[in-house]
Amino acid sequence: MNAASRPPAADAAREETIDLGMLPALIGFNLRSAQLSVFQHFNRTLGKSEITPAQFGTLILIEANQGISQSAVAAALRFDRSTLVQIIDRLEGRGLVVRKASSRDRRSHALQLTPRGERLLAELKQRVRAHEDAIAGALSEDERRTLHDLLTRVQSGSEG
Amino acid sequence: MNAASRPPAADAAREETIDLGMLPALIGFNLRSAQLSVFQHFNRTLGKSEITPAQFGTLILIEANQGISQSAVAAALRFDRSTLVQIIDRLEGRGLVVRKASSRDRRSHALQLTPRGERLLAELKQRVRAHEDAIAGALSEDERRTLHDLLTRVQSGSEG
DNA sequence: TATTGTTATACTCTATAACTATA
DNA sequence: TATAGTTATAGAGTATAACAATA
Repeated sequence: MNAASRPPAADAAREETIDLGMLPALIGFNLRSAQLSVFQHFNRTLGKSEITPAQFGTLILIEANQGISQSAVAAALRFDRSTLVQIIDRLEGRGLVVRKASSRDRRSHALQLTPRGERLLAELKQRVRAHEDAIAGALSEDERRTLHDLLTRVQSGSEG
Repeated sequence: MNAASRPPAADAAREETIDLGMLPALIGFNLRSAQLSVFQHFNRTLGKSEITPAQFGTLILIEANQGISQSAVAAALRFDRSTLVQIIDRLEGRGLVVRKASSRDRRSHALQLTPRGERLLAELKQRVRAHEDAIAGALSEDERRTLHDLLTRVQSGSEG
């Protein structure tokens, strides 16, 4: 027996090929892997704009629902209300969003984009589309729909 | 015009139906939603065992690769080495894992499950399978494979 | 009584940088 | 010089609990 056919290692400290066991079969593991990759790509693509996915989602919701309340954004994005306070604090601090008085409920704030927020969001949407095309570039339109459908159904299964 | 056909609200503070804009079309958004649901379901199913997904993955890797090093686990799960230190600290503190001396590299630790760790992992695997069946229950075998394939390809697209 | 936004606080997850002991 | 593990530390993200104002 020569060096090229040495016996299995006594331990796996130097193994190049690691056995992942049941992990690759788990949806949770694959979701985490994919999300990690996608999130990192998002940061590479939009990092210069100093925007996080949560902030981007918030801007999108405010644009599509002028005067929406913080609680409504929180519910839609599945954040706690207290988390939204901080997200809005940052966006308002950067002059992208304003808290206006609500016309019908004096407890709540009506959120609006500033002109600057609108301009930035227009740019961000383009970059996000480029990011999206990059990560889904290898998928056909049909496959994208399938992925969307399967993810939605996994979600339903997690709630029931 | 009666109350049932009132005009659009001046702001969206009370709208029940929120417009999510481009978000539902984004893979990143759907990944985050699905992962959030799946992670919460994991916690409901395995919370009693006081185990996190990261800890579970670590146990699986140690079982499948006796004597694996911390760096190898970190690389496989895409954690920093310093993060693995803390994960192993907790698992060792609970008597589930031991750091043994490596037989061939005195810098590294050969990780092993304790008998107690092996017993717990056997239970955990069953609970994780139940969790997996619950969240993927609505998916056929074919669809599970498709989801796995699509997530893998999204990942590839995020790296290139 | 319930809800909106807020504050204070804390916990988890994760990484960076610098260190040590080995290689 | 480079790598394995460790430590100290810090940042991001998130939640819980309690509060004032308002519904």
